[in-house]
Amino acid sequence: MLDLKELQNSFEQISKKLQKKGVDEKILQELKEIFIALKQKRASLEELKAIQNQKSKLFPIYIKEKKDISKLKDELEENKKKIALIQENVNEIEQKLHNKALNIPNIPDDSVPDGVSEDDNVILKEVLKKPEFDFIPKEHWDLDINQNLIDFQRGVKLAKSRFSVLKNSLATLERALYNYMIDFNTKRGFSEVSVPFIANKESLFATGQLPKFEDDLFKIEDEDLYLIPTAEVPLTNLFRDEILKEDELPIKLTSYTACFRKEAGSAGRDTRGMIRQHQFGKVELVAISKPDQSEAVFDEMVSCASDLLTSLGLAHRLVLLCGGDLGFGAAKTIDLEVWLPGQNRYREISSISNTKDFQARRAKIRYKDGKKNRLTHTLNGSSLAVGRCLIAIMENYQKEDGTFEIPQVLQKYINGTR
RNA sequence: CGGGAGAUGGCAGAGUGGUUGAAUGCACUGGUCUUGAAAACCAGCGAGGGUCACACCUCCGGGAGUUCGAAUCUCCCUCUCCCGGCCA
Repeated sequence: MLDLKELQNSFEQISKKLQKKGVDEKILQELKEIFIALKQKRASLEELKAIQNQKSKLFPIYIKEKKDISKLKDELEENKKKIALIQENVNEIEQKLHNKALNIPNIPDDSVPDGVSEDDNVILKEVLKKPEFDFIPKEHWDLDINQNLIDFQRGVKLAKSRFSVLKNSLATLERALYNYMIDFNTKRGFSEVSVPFIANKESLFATGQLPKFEDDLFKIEDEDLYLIPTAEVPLTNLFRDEILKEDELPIKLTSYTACFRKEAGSAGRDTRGMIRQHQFGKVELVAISKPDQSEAVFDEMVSCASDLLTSLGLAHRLVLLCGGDLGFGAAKTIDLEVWLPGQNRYREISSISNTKDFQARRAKIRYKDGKKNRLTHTLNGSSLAVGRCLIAIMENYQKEDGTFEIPQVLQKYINGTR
């Protein structure tokens, strides 16, 4: 969430930065005015409350001294009514302000390039050479020659479209990837955690999926619970409402979870194959850091994910997202795009974001900085989306006969299968 | 899912209407003492808002209510623990 005090004090700068994300200045102006009005209203409310508190304390004294309390009582009853009236007004304004503020995206970092769409993103670096083929490489669904690896039909039968079933060696490979990735991350100092795949609404508010993106989530009927769209939600919320010790930061975590997304608004996109599913496995990285650490931790996370791809022998590139393509909660994001020879293009396989104090403010994640409690920074990034990684391996390691190899590093994870 | 008990500061644990944001113990931080450490002693030590700084306001699981005044009384909700049922 936006720091409203900051908005009041440095309106020009913040407003200018948020233009990058396409936020209308009028909304910010309104927000600022409501905030100032609220502060004034609150001040007068508190004054009346102070009177009420002070004079209430006179009762026991009056009674002891056998003085008449009826006049005092009348006075305070009157004052009480005034308080109730203003209180109601204050609550109303607070609610209004809060609702509006929750819908304002994070302020982009200064390093974020201007731009409105993914076409304006900046390619930072390409890693590894794209593989060359002396035949026309196929897309992943055409590589399942005997139909014994991916079962799309039965995935639909079990749930609905955009669900699939993995079988045989591909199922094994998926499991191998989870293990390999987590081991890889652990060696880089990320501690492994296993968390619920269901989260309550407080958690989803804290990381910013709610209230704005409810339509993208699978909600559990009659409960305030949702299937998680990413492990970022449970991992970050681990520390919600907590005050951490300075010397335990940065906290770096990795976890495998299934992720569930409605993909509302993606109708017609990637309908074929496993690129865009309602459920997919992902190994996630999350870090909680002090503000002055987050830049370095961010770089660490980017190299962790990139090195992981490199270790799998997958050509990829690092893309710095422009303001218009930046997610709601992110101050800065680097996407990793893997080369898919069958599609003949790069596709996003990982996305690493620094949300700075945006989530921390919503989630009240603080640390004790000497005497003061300060907000932490939070960062998240896919180590890799496992489903897309499977596709990448299939397509990049394919042979002319439609079979494909398994990267060296995964051999020991597949128990000699194949 | 049925029956019972409970929810107070980092933890433990007092407090049942009145100057209580909260005793006490532990933990923690600073100091004295010590060659150093421990012990002992002294001091500090919840959170959010507000202010240049004070003042002041809010918070004793969450919400609503009674009252001049609520951690304490009433109602609703949630969660935890124990007993039973069911079940990975």
